[in-house]
This record gives sequence, C-alpha cells and structure tokens, in this order.
Amino acid sequence: MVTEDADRADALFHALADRTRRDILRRVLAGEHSVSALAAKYDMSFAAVQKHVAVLERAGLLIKRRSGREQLASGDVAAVRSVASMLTELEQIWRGRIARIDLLLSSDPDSDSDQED
Amino acid sequence: MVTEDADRADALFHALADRTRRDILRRVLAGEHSVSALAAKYDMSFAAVQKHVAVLERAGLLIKRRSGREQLASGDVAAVRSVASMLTELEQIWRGRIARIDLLLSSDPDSDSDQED
DNA sequence: TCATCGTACAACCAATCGGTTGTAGGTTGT
DNA sequence: ACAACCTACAACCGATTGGTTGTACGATGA
Repeated sequence: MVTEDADRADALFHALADRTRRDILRRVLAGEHSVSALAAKYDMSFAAVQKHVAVLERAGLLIKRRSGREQLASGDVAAVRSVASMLTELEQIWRGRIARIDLLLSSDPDSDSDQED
Repeated sequence: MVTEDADRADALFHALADRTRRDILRRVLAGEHSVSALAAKYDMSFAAVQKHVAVLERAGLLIKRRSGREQLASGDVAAVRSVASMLTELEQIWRGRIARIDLLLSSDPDSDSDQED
C-alpha cells in the first residue's frame, strides 16, 4: 500500500516533469481535445505527442473518451488536487518543525532537561 | 523568462519524481540533517544519497549550511509552496472551463450565435 | 469499395538517470 | 603531524527517457 502510493506519486511527478506534458495538461484541463488536435500544436511528430498523452493518461492526469474515430482527451482535476495534497502534507511536516522550535523557545530557558531522543 | 520558468518547473517536478528524494525532503523539512546522517538512513551508497541531495538543492527545494566539517541540509518550504501554486494555476484553468460550460448551459438554448473561438 | 483520417504501437537512437566505486580535499581531534 | 571523518566529484554502467520513422488497424465519407 505504501509502495503503491509511492508508485503513483512517482508517476504523477514524472508526468509533470516535462514542459510539453504540462502544456498538454493545461489544454485538456481547459477543454477536450483530440490527440491529433493536440499534436498539431507542437513542433514534433504525432507519435511523440501521442506518447506524452499516454504518459499523462497512465498517471491518471488525463482521461480519454472515444468519439467516432477520435480520442477526446480531457484533464482530471482530481489528480491535480491529489498532487497538491502531497505538497500540503510536506508543508505540514515543516509546520511541525516550526511548532517544535517555537515550543523550545517558549519553554524555560534555564531548563536543560526538556528534550527527547 | 518563460523558458526559465519552465526550466525551474522541470527541475522542481523532476526532483520530486523520485521516492528517495521525496523521503529526504520530508526529513529535511522536519529539521536539519547532515548529508552523512541522511545517507545512513538509506540502503545505498553515500555518493548516491549525496547526488539526490544535490538534485534537491539545484531545484531549490533544499538549502545547505556549513557547520564545521558537516553540511547541514534543510528543506525550503517556499519552494514547496511554489510547486503548489503551479498546481493551483492548473486548477484555475479547469475552473475557467467549468465556468464556460455553466455559462453556455444558462444562456438561451435557442440561441445559435453566442459562441466565439 | 476504397482512399483517408485518427490512433496505437514497435523498433530504433542519443541523452539522461540512478546507481556504483574510486579519488581527493577540507575539518576535526589526538 | 596525522588518522579519521564528511563531503564532492569523476568515471563508469544498465535502464529509462524523449524523440524519430514505419507499420497496422478501426472508423469515416465519397
């Protein structure tokens, strides 16, 4: 369970770690686009864009829907939020550190025995 | 300027796209740790951990401070927040799409001329 | 029916990644 | 002075990445 979470986090951050994929994600969050329509926007082969879309899809950031011979892709905002919540978790860890520091500073400065570990 | 932003986003997401680096980041957000102390926590060579720390540092997620012969690393919560704000921007794009859909649904259904490119 | 479009995927390639070992330099304590 | 410690970095290696071209297949429209 912990590994699957890490796998998912790996996939999400990796999918976001490429500017072309981030740009594709922006477009499909703004509205549905076929893979061809997306490919037309970039100075690279159709296959390259199709692979980027597949990476986003595997990470769960993008969902495809068939419409005739086209695949319409749209962004999944829930996945974006799940990444944001991972960052919030990190920030909470930092807050805990600050809280510990504040506690130390506010405790009796003459005390030399209120620490642990 | 747009390229530098993208470079920075690439570096940030790439730094986060590895579970060992995310774990290191959690530790250094919770408090300062020397590179050796960090390396002792993982089942890999010191050099491997040192490289992970360097990746986090280059991305700006981690700051090092010299103390004697040790390098004390601590996480930079501002960088974490900057990543979170990128995700918020993505969510805003999605909100715009929803707003546009709502607008369409609430406009006169008989109208066939209230769209734009 | 058949040419065309939209898509998926395989095979390949250079570059990068995540790991290793080895070397070297600065700091510390005796 | 010197041994031990902490760190940085180079060189190397197998795996993965981001790109290419080529092929194949289902859906569409004349």
